[in-house]
Amino acid sequence: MDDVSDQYSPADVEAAIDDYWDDHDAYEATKAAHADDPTFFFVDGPPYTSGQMHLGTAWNKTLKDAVIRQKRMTGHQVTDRPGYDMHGLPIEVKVEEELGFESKQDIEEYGMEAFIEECKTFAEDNRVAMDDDFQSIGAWFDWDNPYKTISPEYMEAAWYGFKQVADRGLVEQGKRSISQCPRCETGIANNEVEYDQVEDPSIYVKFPLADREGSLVIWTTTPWTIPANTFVGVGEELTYQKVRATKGGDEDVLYIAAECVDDVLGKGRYDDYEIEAELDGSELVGWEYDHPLAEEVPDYPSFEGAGEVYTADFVEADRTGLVHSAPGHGEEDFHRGQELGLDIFCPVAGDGTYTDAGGKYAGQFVRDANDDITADLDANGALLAEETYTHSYGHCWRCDTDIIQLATDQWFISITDIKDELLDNIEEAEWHPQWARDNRFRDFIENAPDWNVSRQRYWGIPIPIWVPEDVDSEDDLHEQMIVIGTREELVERADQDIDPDDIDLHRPTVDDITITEEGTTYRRIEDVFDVWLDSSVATWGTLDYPTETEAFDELWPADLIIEAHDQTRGWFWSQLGMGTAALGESPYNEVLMHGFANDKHGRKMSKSVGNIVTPEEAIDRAGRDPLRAYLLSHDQQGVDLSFDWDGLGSMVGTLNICWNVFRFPLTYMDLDGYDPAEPDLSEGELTTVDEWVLSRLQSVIEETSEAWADYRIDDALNTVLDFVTEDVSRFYIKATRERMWEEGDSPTKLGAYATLATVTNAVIRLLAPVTPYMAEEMYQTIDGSETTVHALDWPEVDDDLRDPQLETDMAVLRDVEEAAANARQRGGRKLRWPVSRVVVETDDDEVASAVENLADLLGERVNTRAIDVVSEFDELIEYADPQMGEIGPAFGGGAQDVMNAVEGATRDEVEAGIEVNGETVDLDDEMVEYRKEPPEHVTGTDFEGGTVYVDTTLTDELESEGYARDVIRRIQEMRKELDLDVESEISVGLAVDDDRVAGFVDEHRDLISEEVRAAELTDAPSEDADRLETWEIEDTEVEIGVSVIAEQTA
RNA sequence: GGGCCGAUAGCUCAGUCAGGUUGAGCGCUCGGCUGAUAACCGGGAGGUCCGCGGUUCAAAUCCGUGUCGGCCCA
Repeated sequence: MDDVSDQYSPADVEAAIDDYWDDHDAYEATKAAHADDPTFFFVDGPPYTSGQMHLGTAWNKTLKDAVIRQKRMTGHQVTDRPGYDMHGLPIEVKVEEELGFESKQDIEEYGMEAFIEECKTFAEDNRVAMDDDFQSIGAWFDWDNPYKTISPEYMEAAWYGFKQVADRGLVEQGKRSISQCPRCETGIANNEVEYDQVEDPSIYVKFPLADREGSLVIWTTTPWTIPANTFVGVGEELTYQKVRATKGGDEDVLYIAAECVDDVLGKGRYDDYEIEAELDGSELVGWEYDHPLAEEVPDYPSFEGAGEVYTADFVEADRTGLVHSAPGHGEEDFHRGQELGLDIFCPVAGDGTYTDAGGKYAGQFVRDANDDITADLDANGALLAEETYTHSYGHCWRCDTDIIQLATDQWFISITDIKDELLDNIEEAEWHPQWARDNRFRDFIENAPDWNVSRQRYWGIPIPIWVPEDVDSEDDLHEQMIVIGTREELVERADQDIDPDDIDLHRPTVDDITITEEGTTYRRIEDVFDVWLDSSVATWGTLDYPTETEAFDELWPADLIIEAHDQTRGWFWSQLGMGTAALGESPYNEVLMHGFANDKHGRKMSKSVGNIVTPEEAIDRAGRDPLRAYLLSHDQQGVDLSFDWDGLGSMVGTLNICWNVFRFPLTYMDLDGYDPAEPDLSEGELTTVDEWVLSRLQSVIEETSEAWADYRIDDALNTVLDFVTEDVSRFYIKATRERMWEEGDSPTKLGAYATLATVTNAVIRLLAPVTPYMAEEMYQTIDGSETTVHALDWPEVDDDLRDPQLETDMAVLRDVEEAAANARQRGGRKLRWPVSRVVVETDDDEVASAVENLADLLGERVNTRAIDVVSEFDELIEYADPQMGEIGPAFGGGAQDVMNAVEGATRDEVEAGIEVNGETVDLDDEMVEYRKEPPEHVTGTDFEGGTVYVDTTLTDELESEGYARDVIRRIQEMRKELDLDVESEISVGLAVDDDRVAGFVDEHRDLISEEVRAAELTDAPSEDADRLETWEIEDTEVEIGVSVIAEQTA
């Protein structure tokens, strides 16, 4: 047996086990051990390779790792290929920063191919670093073979999926209003937009009516969108007022929502006004107005239907109650414009500058044009008021540039066409927690817009769409397109000679490939996929499908995915969308959604607040197993974690108890040559506590297994930890330790060995998924017949060992014991001193029989000579409590004296007649109430089933043993200070500074000598003793000298 | 602005689904044990169950509303 460290040192255990795992290929051995088990297809959500592991990703990978380990132990062959998400704008932006680029122009000049190579290097370098990070927390995945979204097989998986979507007619091209980053010059997804408070202009503008007097008043924070104004929206249900307002000598007729009139006129500094008419919103519909920048922007929307009032359901009685609408920009405006059949006018290019259609403003950056436009509106007499407004406004998640809304040509997956199918498919997957699916996820899907999958960028999977070189119409490209699904198909249809095994599907290689069919030459569109599309195909990308088909046919769809709640709108969604659109099914059957790691106050960790805790620091300060156990001991289902150093420290303490429980019996077993690997419970004699702890173990195995099956991992872990600390350490070992040092082949010792070994073997397995290092160290120490603890089977409940009645009885015993300890403490009698009796008063038969069944054990534990169980403790004394409400009126001026006489008297005394000032007074029953108290030297404490009374009355015999035990304890302490071996003999000199106490001690000379292994015990401590100390025992000074006779007798 | 989640002891969290005397660990404090010993164990103090309103014989729990924190969306 290896030496076992006295002290649980996570760092040492983990370093040793890391080496052990390496040297013995433990990971491979684990997989081999479960190679023939039923499959379990887990899919790793790929982290993005732009940074390092943080506490949240550490939690995520730890949770996945624990689930995988546990699944394996319950007999599954688990797919554990880790993934990395390696394309996309974030990496492009970081590389641009490194290279000092400011725009797409710089990339083009640098060369697309070289730029993409830089992106690839960046992603790959980060991936390698993240590999190390994840392995540092003990995550066992197939690190030699991760799936990377930039590999040809994976990119093909995306093409394949997209092709299925296209075949179902769900790929469309068209103008949509999207969020555009003018610096990156690409559309970005809504979830790539971050919001922040910014100060923008806030202007009120008068749109002069064409066929009647007055103006419509609108409000906007984006003056730059006014050139594209196409219509004005009003609320159908709102009421509008025509007001004639005066300012100085001027007069304006304005149309404003009734609720807004005062406010708007205040902003415009009008002196006075009159309401001339009141109209419903619907009455304004069809009114025409003149574009306020008609001169500056000659190409302004003047087509059929433009420049009119329409109803729009997004209009509220806010600001003016009339909304300036530009379908070429805003998303709501765009949708309403489509409904109304209006043309889309957008005079802004992808880089945020006005095109020629912008007239006077052509070439100017839109946000820079705000001032000019406001000034021109003013000059045109259209500006009613101007101020600023601070509100949340979106900016690019990567480069922080303020986004702009533009209607541009994009490619879409028409999610809205398959909404019903999506909603049905939600039901196919079971979620933990379920509310996340039925509330959050369902809400999101019900509102999901079409998925814009095109990005006008470089580092991504090129969209496999080829369109005719000379297209006639931009509008129906999706009807003329060719979509390529595999490399093989590309080779077959391409005009060029391509080696399918060799081709890099990235830009710019694929850009040069053309397809000519039926006389038409097709060229690839230049866009790449939104990076969310990459990970959306992970369930088959993990399996290298369609390059390889066998694994897909056997495994798909995924049995389980595990991510944090931000992925509801991310990966949980993108996969369902893609799976449904491409293959008609949910690509996963079960979802475990965990939370975020916040700081101890529940606030998000951030650099600027300075509250970031790194996994490295946590591992440094506590250890990997403690960190893992800490993270997994909290709710894993949808709830955030408030990381707290003290909590992590407590976990170290708890694991230390596990360590001590494990190591405690090993010394004795070793001395006796007992092999804890194969405990045989029939070999020795089992006592009640053995049977009890074995029964408890079965309950714990059952509860833990059920919790794992529900992914209530915190419950599973805490059940085991509670069992070890409360049942095994606190109770079982305390009750059993003496049996450890019985001599020879004592049957009860063997029974204790077998019991502890059985418990330990099971607990090691139950802890292995969460604290793999510690569990491995324990397993290799006591057994080691398998290469790794993870090759073992998960423990199963042994019904023969269950005894529910005993578990119930023992629970009662523990309550009674606790109450007795409390009574002892209050009675001032420490446990080392025996008491004469303990009385348990209860009217509950269950409690009475439990105490009677376990009386011997209880007697030992509370150190009493006797235990009585009674339904009523008849020694209680009733003390009088005078009721002044009755006594006062009856005795008047003498009441005070009566009270003093009655107070504290016993019932017997009161009933015998109380004397006050020499006279016996008559007391009615109502004048005195009684409270029951135990007699002197007896202390009672309530517990759930009754009351426990401890009689601390001393007798010479009890006192004698008490002193003897105290002396033994002091000598043992001195042995420890001398660092003596258990076997070493000593000589003891003992001088007690009190004759009575000396007599007590003397009565137990034999006991003392035996307990402390003293060869001789004299009354005179020698000045030459190896250790000489004076102790105070219950106010008596005792001088003790200890000398070593022989270091070792053996 | 909207959806979802959370708020319980100084701290971290159970308990909320299914209403019935709020619990644990840590910390604090007092103590015990002593062949697990730089280990282990017990007692005590400590609560506006986030605020307000409602339903009910009874609300931490159900309903409404507000505040704060988190995620997502606009």
